[in-house]
Amino acid sequence: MDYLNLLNPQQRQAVTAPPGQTLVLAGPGSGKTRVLTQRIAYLIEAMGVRPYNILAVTFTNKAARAMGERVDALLGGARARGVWLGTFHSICARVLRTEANTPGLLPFQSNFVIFDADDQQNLVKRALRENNIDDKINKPAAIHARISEAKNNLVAPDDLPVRSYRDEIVVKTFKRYNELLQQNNAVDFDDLMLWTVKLFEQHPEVTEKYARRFEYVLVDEFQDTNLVQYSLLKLVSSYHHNLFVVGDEDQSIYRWRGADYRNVLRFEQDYPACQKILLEQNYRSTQTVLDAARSVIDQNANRTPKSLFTDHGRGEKINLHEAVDDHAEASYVVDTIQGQLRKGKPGGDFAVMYRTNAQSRLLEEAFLRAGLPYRLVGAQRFYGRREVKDMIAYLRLVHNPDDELSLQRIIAVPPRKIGEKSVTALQFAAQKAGRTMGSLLRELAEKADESPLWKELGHGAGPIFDFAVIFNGWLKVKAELPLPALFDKIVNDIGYQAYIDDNTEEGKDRWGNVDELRRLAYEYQDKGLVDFLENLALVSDQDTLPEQVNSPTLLTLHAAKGLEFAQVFIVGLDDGILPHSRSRDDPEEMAEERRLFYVGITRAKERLYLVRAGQRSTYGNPEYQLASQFLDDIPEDLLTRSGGEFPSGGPARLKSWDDTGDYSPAYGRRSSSRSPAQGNGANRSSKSSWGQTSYDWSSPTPARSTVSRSKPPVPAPDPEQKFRAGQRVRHASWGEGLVISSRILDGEETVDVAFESVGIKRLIASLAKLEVVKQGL
DNA sequence: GTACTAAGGCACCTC
DNA sequence: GCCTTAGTAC
Ligand SMILES: Nc1ncnc2c1ncn2[C@@H]1O[C@H](COP(=O)(O)OP(=O)(O)OP(=O)(O)O)[C@@H](O)[C@H]1O
Repeated sequence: MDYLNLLNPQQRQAVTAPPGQTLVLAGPGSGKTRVLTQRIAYLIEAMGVRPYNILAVTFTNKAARAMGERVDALLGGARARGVWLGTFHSICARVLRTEANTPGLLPFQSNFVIFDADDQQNLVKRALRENNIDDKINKPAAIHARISEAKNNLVAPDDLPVRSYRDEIVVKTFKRYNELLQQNNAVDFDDLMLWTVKLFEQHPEVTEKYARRFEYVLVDEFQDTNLVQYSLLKLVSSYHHNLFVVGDEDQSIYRWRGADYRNVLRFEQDYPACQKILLEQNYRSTQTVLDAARSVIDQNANRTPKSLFTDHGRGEKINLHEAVDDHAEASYVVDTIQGQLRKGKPGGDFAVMYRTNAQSRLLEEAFLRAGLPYRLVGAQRFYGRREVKDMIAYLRLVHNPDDELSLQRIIAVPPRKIGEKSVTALQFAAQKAGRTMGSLLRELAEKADESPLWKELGHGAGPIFDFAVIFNGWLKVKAELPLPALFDKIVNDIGYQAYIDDNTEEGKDRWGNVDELRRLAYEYQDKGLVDFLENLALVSDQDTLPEQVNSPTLLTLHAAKGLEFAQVFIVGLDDGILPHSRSRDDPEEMAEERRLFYVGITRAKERLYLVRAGQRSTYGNPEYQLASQFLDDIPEDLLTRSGGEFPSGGPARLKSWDDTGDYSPAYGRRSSSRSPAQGNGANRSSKSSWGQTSYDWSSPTPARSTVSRSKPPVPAPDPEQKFRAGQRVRHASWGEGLVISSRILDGEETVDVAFESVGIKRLIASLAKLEVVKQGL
């Protein structure tokens, strides 16, 4: 149990806590995630718990993967296999897939699809239109938010309070929306958890099956769980009652989607016997960063004050830079990073964080102009592309022919002489028959003009029949064909390449994206279509962050949760951006804005740069900006100021920028808005799993694209690493072996070695006592 | 039925 | 400055 030596006494107490309920409450960088990981290792090794009996919930799929690898590394070997490890969504999807096989338990079949955000919105729109409600006045997004909120709080449509006409609309739409989901054999994100909870509540025997199995349940980022998730945890631990949760109320940043940090209080109330453990040493940041963080968060009321110390020393002061406008802000960031790179800092050290995605544009442009590679967190970049969504719709339709939304999306793509009229006719026929369009198409394909549908469709019958035949063909082969082959068959049958690749730059990009999706499908050929589609639906932005790219990272503050970087820039520290203008009137939301800032600050290990702009353009016209009020809370002695001119001695609050009236931007506004690198996902990016778009350009020249895609950038060796691929090493008990790879995982060098005696093992360098025998290549 | 263009709406964070 | 939608010409 050497690995326990990697912990401080408080952490060790948590890791080795006796069965029962444990609540680890601690500030950022105190090793909560590390504790959770080691707890799993400890349970397996010291307590003899079978991996099969452990359930661990993480915030992202990526975190789950990392945790599994890490446990393997701690224990040496694939020992974590069998642990149920995943996000709430993926765990629930798995439960539902299994249980939907038992007839009568759930209102959908086991091959249900998960509707993504777009689909959900579409469905709301449809529900609105069916009820003759104007979707211009009643925004689908707003209605959907209400529906989602209700689902996250276990509130059924009929239990919603109806105080206004608008409430009535919500209830009506809510009901229809649910019906539509059912008709499509689909669920939305919230349903995954909601149906699991309902299933458990209504069928104690099912609950018992899982609750008996999960002897130990562990949860990371507990402060951002919502009510449904909390209920789920209680249910799933209702047999053994061993619940281990870690979190930090001050880092709760998802209130707006139902998360409730008061679950921490609830936990203490529901389990009065729980052991509460506080971790106080921060291993991430300098004292200066911690002091700034603390001065910001201390302004929030109703929180448990947590002390946090570090032995990293004071470190550098925080740079507070005031740029003249948003362009200058971006250049400041890029210039500063370039300066640090010249000093030999690796690109991967840097992160630039912002409140809203829209802020990334100018930053990207600045990086491109400087010829600096960067990686951008955001799945939309790839999965949101039309050609990718189209292909996914095809796959989804083949998987679940009742998925009407997907059918509608692709029935006329590429154009096949099926127009609006024909689609309406088909839809009408389906409605009349009480069946889905998909099932009608299958019948049409079999019976051709003998099907009653043929006549009903009139002129449109021919083209629809042609499509039905192709479609039916896929359904017939989908069981035998491996996923990539199915993918290719669809692409060929519909002539997709000819449709999207018109030999222009954009066309090639589009085709590149399809190709990329195909590559992902290839990775899933063993697991199959179901798993593939499920993962497509549940990939989070953070999951798309490629690990092996040594470039600065651009990401939202939300996406930064749980991560850490040596040097962090937080841009847009202006009033109305952070805190966001929409939070201004609500104290709870303002408190969350503050937490968001706090999360951002505490991602920094060594240096922190806070940046704002005196003027920025929202959409076209520039506006003067006031400094964020949060800046006022950081003591002056922690700061080094640069840039803008401040009223003498005063805090960073500028009333106006009258001296900048004649400012002319150094770069000028470019006439063509579309930089060559924008709007093309695959082409000049290197990707690995899950459309990890890295945008790792060494130059903005499009010609380099293909090169960089086929050859992922080689990670620069980290100075801390002792081992390199190719070295021969000796282990005390396993003898000699060859280093396959080495990387830093959770702050520890983790080495994969192929031993002659025992095969490939993953080891932690500081524990394994490896000796280098020969330097190798 | 399709393909192109203009205009208006719109940007907070996300599974 | 980007995307969706409506309108129009072929
Ligand atoms: N006992 C320890 N010794 C050395 N390093 C540690 C120790 N515990 C944690 N660390 C390191 O500190 C950093 C933060 O750890 P971790 O991510 O687990 O913290 P956390 O509490 O989950 O942070 P956050 O709440 O900000 O997400 C990591 O780099 C981790 O490797």
